[in-house]
Amino acid sequence: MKAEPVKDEDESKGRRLKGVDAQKLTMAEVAKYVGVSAMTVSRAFRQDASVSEETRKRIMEAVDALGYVLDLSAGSLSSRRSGFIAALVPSINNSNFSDTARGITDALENTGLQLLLGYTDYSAEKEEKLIEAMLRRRPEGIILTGGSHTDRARRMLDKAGIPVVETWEIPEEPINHVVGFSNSEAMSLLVRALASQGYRRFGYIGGTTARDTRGSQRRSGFLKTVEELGLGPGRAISFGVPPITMEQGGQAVVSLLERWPDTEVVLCVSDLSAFGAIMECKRRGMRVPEDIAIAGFGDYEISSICHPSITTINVDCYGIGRQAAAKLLDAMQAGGEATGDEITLTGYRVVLRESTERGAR
Amino acid sequence: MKAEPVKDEDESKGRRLKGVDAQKLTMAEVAKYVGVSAMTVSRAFRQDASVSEETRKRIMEAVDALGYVLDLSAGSLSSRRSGFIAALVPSINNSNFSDTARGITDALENTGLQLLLGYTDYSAEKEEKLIEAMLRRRPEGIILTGGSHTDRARRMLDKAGIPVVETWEIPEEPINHVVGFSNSEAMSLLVRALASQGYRRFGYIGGTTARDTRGSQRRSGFLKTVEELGLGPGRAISFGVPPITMEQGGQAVVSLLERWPDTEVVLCVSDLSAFGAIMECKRRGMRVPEDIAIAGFGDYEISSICHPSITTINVDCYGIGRQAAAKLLDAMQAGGEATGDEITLTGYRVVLRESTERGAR
DNA sequence: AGGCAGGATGATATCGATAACAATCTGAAG
DNA sequence: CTTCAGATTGTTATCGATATCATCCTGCCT
Repeated sequence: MKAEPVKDEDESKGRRLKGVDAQKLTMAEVAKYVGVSAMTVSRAFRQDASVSEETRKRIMEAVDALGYVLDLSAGSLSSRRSGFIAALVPSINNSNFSDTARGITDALENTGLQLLLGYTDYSAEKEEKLIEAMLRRRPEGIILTGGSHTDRARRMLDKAGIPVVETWEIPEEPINHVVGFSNSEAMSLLVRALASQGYRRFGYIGGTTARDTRGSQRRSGFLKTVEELGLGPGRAISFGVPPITMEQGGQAVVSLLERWPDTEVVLCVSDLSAFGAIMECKRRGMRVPEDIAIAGFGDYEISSICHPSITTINVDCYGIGRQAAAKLLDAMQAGGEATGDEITLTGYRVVLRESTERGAR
Repeated sequence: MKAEPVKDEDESKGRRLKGVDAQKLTMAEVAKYVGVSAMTVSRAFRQDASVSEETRKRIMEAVDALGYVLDLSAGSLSSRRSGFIAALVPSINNSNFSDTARGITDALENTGLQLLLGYTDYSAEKEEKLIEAMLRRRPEGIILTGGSHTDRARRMLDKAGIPVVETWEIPEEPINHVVGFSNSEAMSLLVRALASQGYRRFGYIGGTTARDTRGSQRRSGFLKTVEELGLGPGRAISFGVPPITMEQGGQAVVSLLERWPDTEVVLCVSDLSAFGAIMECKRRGMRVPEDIAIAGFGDYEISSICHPSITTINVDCYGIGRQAAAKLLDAMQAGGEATGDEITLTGYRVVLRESTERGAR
């Protein structure tokens, strides 16, 4: 019986304990310390609840003194609100998507909601697994990238009964809400802008696999528009597995120019591959845009800084995140009522820069 | 009274319900459906537990048929294991840190652990808030970037009784475990490498505020080494608030060259600012490295692709994440016992590239 | 003086899983 | 035939907070 205090003293002098005696603190103990009930402590942690200012102050002092930290997992069980939002992006290493993630996080600030972030690596199977993993935490809403999901994923989402926001494109069969834009039309706009500058022989770099649906849409937008403008069949080549890296962009432009040496302008599935293509051209002594014009997609930071600066489509990545989160919050508040599944179109615009300047020719 | 069933029917034909009747499914109901106890269902979800293969199969079929999804928040309450790992990085838009985040995520795969990711925006105050928010979810371990934390943050971490891993630098007073390297020595190595190539007049771009401690350490490593080599006082300038962007890198190099026109080589706090500096120089008609040599830090993808390719320090960002997570897992398994607070040094190396080539001069 | 609204606080049941222990069953050993 | 180890399954209490309803008190109105 007397062993315990001795042990305590002993350990307190050494390394801090781990899970031995630390963090055992519960709300009830704080309550006892203050001389109120646990319920009152619970109320003190929320701003809306009715606790006298004086009591709240005493409680918070005790919380501070004892070092108590609220346990949300216990709370969410009884309140039936997990306080989680899930979001899945293809990759967090792609700054377009990390901008979106940041938009989501920022929109969630001060809502008390915690973001559960996952990355699918552009795979629908991985997405399915992640969706299940996320749903096990009972998120109150979920944000996805793109509109292609496995059947099981769709079923799980349906059954979960929480609002879903799909982003970054316009799915053919939206699950619920959508915040995005037509990648096909955006690419089309870029083709037309360059055609109106006098470009005629268009090349394209970017895959077509089901993995990157946005990439495929951009590609088909390119092909369709080149056709519509009567500029012959577009010269499109794929290279590697999406997402295409900078390096692959460089390799791809070489292949493309070998095959169609008279190509005037090359559009790329993203700024990253465009950057790689430009750098490779320069390395080989070609001038951009004098010898070959190159454009990207996404308006990454790199594109405005690069020399030559890169013509691209600016997408409001951050805004997509913010709006998706805002929409989710709306839907969550509305509960099951109304809030029809709307499609929010986000803007995009052509940004003409040095890499496709026509004058220099 | 009769309005309700009508409404129900009505809704079931339209949009799916949200939280009305969905997701009410509990383990007990699955159990009843199969004809076993809830405990058996619970066991069936874990591989180790003893459930006959036949029963498990029947249960899993029922789970599938009913669309049941495990509720981990309930489980973690009774098992006292949240299944969470928390990680805080300065920014997720910086590919160095997102690489680390990916390393952590990958290391966590198949452990059943879920990553809670937060970004501090290089602010210790924001970090403190995030730590509290994370601790409310009772993570089983936490990974931090850097070693400067507020007092309250340190106290909370201490009290939490969970393993902590600090990364990306070597703190003076480590909390617990460390996975990182000396930013000062790494920068020093780069200075010496360039000095041995014959460079004498060194410039530096990068801030010194407490916000970015790694940046400050690199700067002081630079200044110290230049001094040690007898190469006069280093020409260091700050620019903007860390983290320095590509654009600021460009502005900074202009200021630096205005002030010290005969500078031979400019070292930058990161590849991003180095890239901005190089592009700005080229835009102004300067040749890199012939007129001015420039080096970065971090070996971002951009640096090997860029023309000229950028001399830098390669850091194993991904490995830092993996190792930090591995260390955390070790410490978690060990519980409170042993597992001294070790420091794991991660490697770095100078990568000489075109941007500091000497021959061309 | 009585009554009552409304603020502050407390008591108790509960959220949905799991820990811990009990019970049952099977087959093999004695 | 009995016994017992080991495999399988069930029962009950519990994790730590919150929903809900009950209680108490104060002050104001009639």
